[in-house]
Amino acid sequence: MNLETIRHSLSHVLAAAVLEVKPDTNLGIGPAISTGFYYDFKFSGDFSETEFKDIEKRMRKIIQKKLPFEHYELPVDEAIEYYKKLGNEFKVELINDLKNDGITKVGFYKLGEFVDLCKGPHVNNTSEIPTDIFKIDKTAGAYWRGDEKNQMLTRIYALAFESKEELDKYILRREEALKRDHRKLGAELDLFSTSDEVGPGLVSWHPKGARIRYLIENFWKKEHYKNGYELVNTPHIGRSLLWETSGHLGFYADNMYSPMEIDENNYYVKPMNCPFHVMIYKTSKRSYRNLPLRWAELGTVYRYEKSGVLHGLMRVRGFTQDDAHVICAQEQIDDEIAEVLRFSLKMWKDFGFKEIKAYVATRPENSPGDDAKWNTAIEALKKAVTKEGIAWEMDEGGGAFYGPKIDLKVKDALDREWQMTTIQFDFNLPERFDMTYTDNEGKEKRPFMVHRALLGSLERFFGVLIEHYAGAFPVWLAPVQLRLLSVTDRCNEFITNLESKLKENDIRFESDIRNESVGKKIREGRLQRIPYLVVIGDAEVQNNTLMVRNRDTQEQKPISIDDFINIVKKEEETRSLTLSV
RNA sequence: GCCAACGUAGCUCAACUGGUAGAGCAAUGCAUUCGUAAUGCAUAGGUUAGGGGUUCAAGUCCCCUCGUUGGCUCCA
Repeated sequence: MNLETIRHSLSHVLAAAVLEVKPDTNLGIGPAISTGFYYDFKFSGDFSETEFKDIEKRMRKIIQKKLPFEHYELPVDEAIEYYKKLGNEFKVELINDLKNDGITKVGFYKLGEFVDLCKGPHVNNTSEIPTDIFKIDKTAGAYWRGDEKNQMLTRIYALAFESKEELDKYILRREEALKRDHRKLGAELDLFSTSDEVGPGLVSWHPKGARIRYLIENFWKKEHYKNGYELVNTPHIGRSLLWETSGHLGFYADNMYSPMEIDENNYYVKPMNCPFHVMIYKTSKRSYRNLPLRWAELGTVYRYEKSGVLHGLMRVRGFTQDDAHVICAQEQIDDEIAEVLRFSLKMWKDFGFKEIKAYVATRPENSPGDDAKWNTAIEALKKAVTKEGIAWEMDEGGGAFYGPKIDLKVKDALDREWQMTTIQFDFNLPERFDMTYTDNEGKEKRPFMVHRALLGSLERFFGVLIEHYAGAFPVWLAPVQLRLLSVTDRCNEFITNLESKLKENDIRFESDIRNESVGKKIREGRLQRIPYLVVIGDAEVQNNTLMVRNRDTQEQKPISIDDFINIVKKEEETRSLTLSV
């Protein structure tokens, strides 16, 4: 039996069970989803999750009655009358929409006493549904028809899979994923924090987190210089004039922090870096000989995000974009887009990510600009994803009003997809700021501008990175590459000497010479996911060797100091993911 | 922003239907000098997120605010 059909049928069973308990509930819709199904309800009173057990029990009883799903049709007007009598405005609205589309008859399914508007399909009989493959999961508020102007219904989510084993497996996997949640690991590994006092969505990077960020930024900067970019730096605030010209005060004001008044001028904290880069462009008269220009900046921006959307490091109010703008002539856009995409994918690979999906977003409705420009740009984007041969799909109408884009998305530990890289054309700013260059015939032309954030933001990237590695960072990114563990005080002098040698070699280490057992030191070193734990006791001092324990293989073996340093250096250079000791 | 749940020591959690907050880990001190996931003893740590209310009495009940979480909407 088709799983989606079972899930959808279960949503009817859920609704039937809910109506048993709360007969004056109005029904919204109840589709199957990738992990089960949900149903939206408009309760007349309160609904509490403590009722889950009772409802689940009733669902099983309904299934055990071996009821058939009986299908029948009604003319639309009769159907509307039926729901008007029931006082269900939602179904009336749905049927009215169908009517307006020219549909004359609508389908119903009857399950025992329970009747629901539905096009199906369903199982023939509830006896086809095992009673142990589903579990009511959680409630959530959901706007009717997904529109925040509409009223909010109560959505009941449930899990449902082919078998009980599959269900249990999913629940287990979700619990496991929670263990590598970046918020949990961020606290355990002392990487970052937020606090009430500082404010929601504002992240403080602790020494170990900041060390990783430093490593990321250094790598990022070097790679940018290597790949034809120049780095720029711009201020955190700008006068209102800038944001009026850019248009942000018109179409983005809701997302900007309130201005501060300085010398009778309003200054805004920047929500984007673009206008500043444009201003740099405009400091000179530009020629086609200068193009393309590729300017990158780790630019910290602040955006007022709605309180309900904040989420760990993934969605914050202050963040650093790894931003860049490519300004080029039309004949250069194919090459430039292809190159930006290639560079992006290379960087993701360098950081150890393989599963990345691209979405090519095209022109939304009511966007200004001429068709030819849009189409040229969209073609360039499509060519680029095809050339790189990565998984991608179209996101029709999903572009910004000012230009089409490619987004690259990566999944987190809980299978949620996060938009990271964005490569977008901007037809708006070049117009607004009247950006020009002189072509080879001496004519003034408008350049193309491509905005690109490669990792997205350092905060979100860090969140995904933590979950990707479950906190066990590869040697080149580990804030602490090795920890020296003493067995007795007699080894302290040896350790002090060793420390100088490690320092000389720029190796990131810590020493644990506390008066604690070796077992305890190992335990703590493991919990901190340090790649190498180096135990030093009398034997090591005597032989002038190290006993090195590998985090990933959990093996340990003796090795000379110089050999070990060389291995760490090599792993760092090659950014290798498997430790070679 | 909306719907819902939650907020007790740095962390993880306890405190029966209202009766004056307790444990483990962490921290600090002392003893111990130890070989691969927790050595022992002791000390300190809290205006129970903040504010207001009900009550003889509030961590517990009610209201407001703040924050967190799960969703919804949004996310150039």
